[in-house]
Amino acid sequence: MLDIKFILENRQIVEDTIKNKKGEPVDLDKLEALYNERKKLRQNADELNKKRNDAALERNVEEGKRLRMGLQEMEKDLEKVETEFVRLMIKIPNVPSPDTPIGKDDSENKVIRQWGEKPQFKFTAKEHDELGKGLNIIDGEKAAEVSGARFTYLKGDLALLQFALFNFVVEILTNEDTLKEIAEEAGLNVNVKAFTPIIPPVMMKTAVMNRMARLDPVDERYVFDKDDLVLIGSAEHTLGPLHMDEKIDEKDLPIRYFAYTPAFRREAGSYGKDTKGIIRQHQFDKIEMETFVRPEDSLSEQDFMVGIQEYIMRKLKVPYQVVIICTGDMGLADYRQFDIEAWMPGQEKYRETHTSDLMNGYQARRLNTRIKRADGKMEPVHMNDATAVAMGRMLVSIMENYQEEDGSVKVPEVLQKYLGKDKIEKPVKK
RNA sequence: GGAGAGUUGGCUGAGUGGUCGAAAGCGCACCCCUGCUAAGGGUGUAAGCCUUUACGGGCUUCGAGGGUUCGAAUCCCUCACUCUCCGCCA
Repeated sequence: MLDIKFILENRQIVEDTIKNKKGEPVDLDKLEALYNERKKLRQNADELNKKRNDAALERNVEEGKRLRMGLQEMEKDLEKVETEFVRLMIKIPNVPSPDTPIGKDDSENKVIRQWGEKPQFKFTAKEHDELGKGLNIIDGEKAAEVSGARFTYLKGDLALLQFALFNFVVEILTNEDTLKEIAEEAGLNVNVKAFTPIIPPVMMKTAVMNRMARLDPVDERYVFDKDDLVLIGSAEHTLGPLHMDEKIDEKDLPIRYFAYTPAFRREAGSYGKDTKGIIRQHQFDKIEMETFVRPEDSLSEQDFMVGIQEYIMRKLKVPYQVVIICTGDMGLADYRQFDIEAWMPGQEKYRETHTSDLMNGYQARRLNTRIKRADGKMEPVHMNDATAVAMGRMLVSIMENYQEEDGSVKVPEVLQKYLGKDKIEKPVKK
């Protein structure tokens, strides 16, 4: 949610934002009218309350009785106006950063840099699902019988490869020397405080998901009506509210977390898209970063997180490109969004493996997570969230880039020590 | 799932119908005293909204919501959460 005062003072910017982000139209005149009406009703209610309090002090029974009736009416009106006001407020998207390209959909995202050499194979590169089937490390058929479409069993060495990725990434995020190296490489002068590892809940109250501005579209979420709970689509969803209704001392920032959880996605509306293998699953594991920073640090914080993502890709030697997401393709809550897309030789395409969302104070305003400045002033904290490693897609990119002609897959050098081998091969039958 | 006890300011914790946004202590801030340190004394110290150039004033908030009452932290109802014991369980 934006600040109402900002909205009223910057109506053109807000109108443009709604249009550019393809948001649902919001009648700003109506919003302003509701805001003023709410203010007026509150003032009237305050006055009545004052009179009632006086009457109570004087033990004026008759007067008090009369005033109570009037107040009840007024509070009903106030609630109606308040509800409608908030309903409109939460529809208004975050204003994008000046460097965000204006565009209608993902075709207008802009590649800002590329890294790595695409591997040249002397054979036709296979897609990961074919490699996985051949090596008997991905089983989608049994998973379909047990759980349905878009579920898989990852088996044997592929499961080990995931554990290796986990260890590799955790070591980066918890090591300040590595983080310092990353900041320096990216030319950033940021505090390199390490990330705190978290294992968060994967179910949460729908109301809190709503405060995170992540409930909609609700069709994308798995909802448990009986318990009023929803499954997270990302660890961000329960990391973000970790400080809701709190005041954070300025000197405690930045606060950096990462969490390892499954992410649950219904993939409503994506029928027929990426049906092969593990590119688009109802459930996949992910290490997610979430940070809380001062407003003046939030842009460089996002650059830092992208720097971490790129460092991971470079260490894994997977060719990638960094893309800045245009207005029409970015999230409602985003101020600025970058994706990292890995080169997938089997598909001959770059595919998204990482994303990085800078929300500024948009989420914090509804979560009521504030910074207490040294001078006592309060303001919403700025929040950044970014993928450290999305296991499924990272496994795909490794399999496709490291494949051999015989269908085996080499293990990236940095992961070999965790896996205890340098190649994933089909077991030889004895 | 059963039985019971709780939820009050940054923290601990008192408060069972009015004079309570709330004692006391801790913490924090400023001042005084002390050569430094330690100890001591004084003053101040919740948030949100509205109003005011400012000083100030008003309203709301004692887990959340509803109710009783002229008046609710205090009484009643519903819900959430925490703790203890029992049961079950990884």
